[in-house]
Amino acid sequence: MKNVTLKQLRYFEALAHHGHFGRAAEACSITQPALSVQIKELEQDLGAILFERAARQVRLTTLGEAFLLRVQDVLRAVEGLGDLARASHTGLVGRLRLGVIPTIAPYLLPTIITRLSRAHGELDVFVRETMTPKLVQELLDGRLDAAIVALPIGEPSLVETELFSENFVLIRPRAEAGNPVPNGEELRRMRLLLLEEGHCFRDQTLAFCNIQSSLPRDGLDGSSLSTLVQIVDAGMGVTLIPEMAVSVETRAASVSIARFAEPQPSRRIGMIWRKTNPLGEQLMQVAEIVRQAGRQIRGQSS
Amino acid sequence: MKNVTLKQLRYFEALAHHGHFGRAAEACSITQPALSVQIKELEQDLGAILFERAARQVRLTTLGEAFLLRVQDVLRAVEGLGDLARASHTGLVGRLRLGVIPTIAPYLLPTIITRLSRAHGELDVFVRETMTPKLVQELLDGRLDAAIVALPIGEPSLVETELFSENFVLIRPRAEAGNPVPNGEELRRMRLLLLEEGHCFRDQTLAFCNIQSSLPRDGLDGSSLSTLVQIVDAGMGVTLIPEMAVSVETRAASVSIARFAEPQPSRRIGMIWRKTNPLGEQLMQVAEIVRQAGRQIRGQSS
DNA sequence: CATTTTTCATAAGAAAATTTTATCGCAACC
DNA sequence: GGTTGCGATAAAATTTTCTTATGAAAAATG
Repeated sequence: MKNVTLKQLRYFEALAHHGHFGRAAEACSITQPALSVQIKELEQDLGAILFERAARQVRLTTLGEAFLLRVQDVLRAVEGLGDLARASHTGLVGRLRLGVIPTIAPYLLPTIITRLSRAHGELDVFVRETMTPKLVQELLDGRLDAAIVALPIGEPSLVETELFSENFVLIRPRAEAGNPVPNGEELRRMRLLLLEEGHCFRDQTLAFCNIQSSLPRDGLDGSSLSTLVQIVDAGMGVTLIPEMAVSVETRAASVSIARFAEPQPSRRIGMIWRKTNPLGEQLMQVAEIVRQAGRQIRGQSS
Repeated sequence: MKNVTLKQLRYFEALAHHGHFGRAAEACSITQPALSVQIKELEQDLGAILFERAARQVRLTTLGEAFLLRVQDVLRAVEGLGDLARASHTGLVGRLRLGVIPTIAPYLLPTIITRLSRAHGELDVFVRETMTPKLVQELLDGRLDAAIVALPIGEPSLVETELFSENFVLIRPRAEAGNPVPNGEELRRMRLLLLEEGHCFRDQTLAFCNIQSSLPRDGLDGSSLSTLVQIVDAGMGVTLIPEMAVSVETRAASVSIARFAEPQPSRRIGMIWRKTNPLGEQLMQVAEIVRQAGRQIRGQSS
C-alpha cells in the first residue's frame, strides 16, 4: 500500500458515488480510460477488488463499501489540512511561546493575553518568565517563538523590534518625600536596593549610577520589584522601578514616587525572535498588539 | 489543497521526524533535492510555511506542528486501508447478505451462522428469508450477495453451486402409521396439505404427484411447514416435508414419519450468486461451510 | 582569517507516472 | 441481427517526479 495515491482515492470516491466510469471521470475532469486505469491500479495495489463490474452497472463490493467509509475519512482529513493552512493565513494559529523578563511580565502580561486572545482566539499563548540570557538561549534553541526583553540584545540571528521606552522612577520611604531628587551620582552614596544578579534591570540601574556591577555592594538584593518596594516601605533604603510597575507595586505601600530630572533613566523594551522564523510577519502582528498593550498601561498609570 | 500528495505528506513526516533534509531524504529512499522540491511544493500548495530553515537546523513552525499531528492521522488511516484489504485476502470481511428460502432457513440457519462466525469472526451476516423469485431479483439488483435455494434456477447471470440433496418424507397422523406408504399417484387422491402459492417446495411436491399447480385444490394451504405438521397432527390430512425439517417440526407433534419408496421425492439445494461478483472465491468458501452445516444436520436427524 | 565542510536550494536532463486519443469487445436493447 | 452504451486496453503525448550537478550561505576548522 506504498503506492496508493490521494488521486486514486478521490477517483475511487467519485466512482463509488456515480456508479459509472464515464460520469465519474467527467466529475473528476479526466477521461474514462484514465479513471479505469487508476481504479485498476488501486485494486492491484490493494490486492483486492473494490468494484463489481456488471453489464450496465458498477457496484461496490462488500470490501469496497468498507473502503469507502475509510476513504471518505481520509479525504476529509486531507481537506482539513487545507483548512488549517488557510486559517493560518488570516491570523495566528496554534501556539505562541512567548518569553518575558520578570521586570515586565507581571505588569504587561495580563493586558497582552487579554488582547491576544481577543484578536486571535485560536491562539494558545504559553508564557515563560525568566531573565534575558535564558530567554535568548531558549529562543535560539527553538523552545520559544519570541521574547519581550530590554533592547539591545545584539544577537545577530535575532530580529529586534522596539515596543516602547519606559522611564525609571525613584521609590523612597514616604518620610523622605520632600527631599530633593538625587541624580545618578548621588544615588551611589545612598542605600540603593537592587534586584539579584542576572536581572537586566539591575544592570540598567547600576549603569545609571555609573557603578561597575561587579563591585561588591552592601545592599540587600531583592528577588522582585515587589520585594524591593516592601523593603523601601520598611525604611531600609531606596530603589528604582520602571514606571510601568509603579501603579501595581506602590498600591499597597506607603512610599513616595519621584521622577528624575532629564535625562531620566530609562530603557527600551522590545520583542525579539529568530530571523529564520517564517512567521515573522505574524510575530510583527503580535508586537503591534504588545505595543498597544504598553500604551494602554502607561496611559493608566500617568 | 487539490494537489497535495500522499507522497508529500510522507516526506513531510520524515522531515519533521529527522529535522534534516539529507537524512529524511535517505529515509524516504530519494535524493535530497527531490525532498526539497516536494516540501516546497507542499508549502506552496498550502500557502504556508511548515518548516523553519535555520542554519544547521530544520524545525517545524507552529503551523507545522499542528500539521504533523493531522498528517500522521491521515497516513495512519491510509495504512489502515491496506490492512483492511489484506484482511480481506485471508478470509471474508465485512457483510454477507444471504438470502434463504423459508423451507430451508429455520433448519439450516442456526448452524450456518454458528459456523460462519466461527470461521470468519469479522463477518456480519445479514439474512433475508423469502421465496425464490424475490431472492433472485434481489440478487440481480445487488441487494443480496448470495442465496440458498432449490436448484436449478437457470438464470444465466448467476452461478449455481450444489450444496446437497434432501429427500421429502411423508407426515401422517399417528393413527395411519401402519398404512402402506403411498406413491405420488396415490397421494393425489389423499387430502394432501401444501404450502401457499409461491413456495418452491409446493411446486416440488406437486411435481412429485404429477399435479398441475394451477389446478384448483380443496386443501388448506399452510404458510409454513410447521403449520402443515400441526394440521396433520389434528388429523386433517397428510403432507410432505423435507427431511431436514423432520427433527424440528415433528418434535412436538404426534405424527408418523414415513419414507417413500425409491425413487424418493427430493430436491437439490444450492447456493447462487452473480457471475460478476468478484468475491466469487470467498462465496465458494461460504458454500463449503453451508455444505458442512448441511451434513451436520442430516447427520443428526438420521 | 581563510579554507573546508555542512546543508539546503536550484537547474537541467532523465525517468516514471499519468493522461488523452483511438480502438476493441461485450452485453443489452431495439 | 444491427446498433448502442460502457468499460478495458494500447499507443502516444504530456506532466510529474526524480537524479545528477552545481550554487550559495552559514558554520566549523586549522
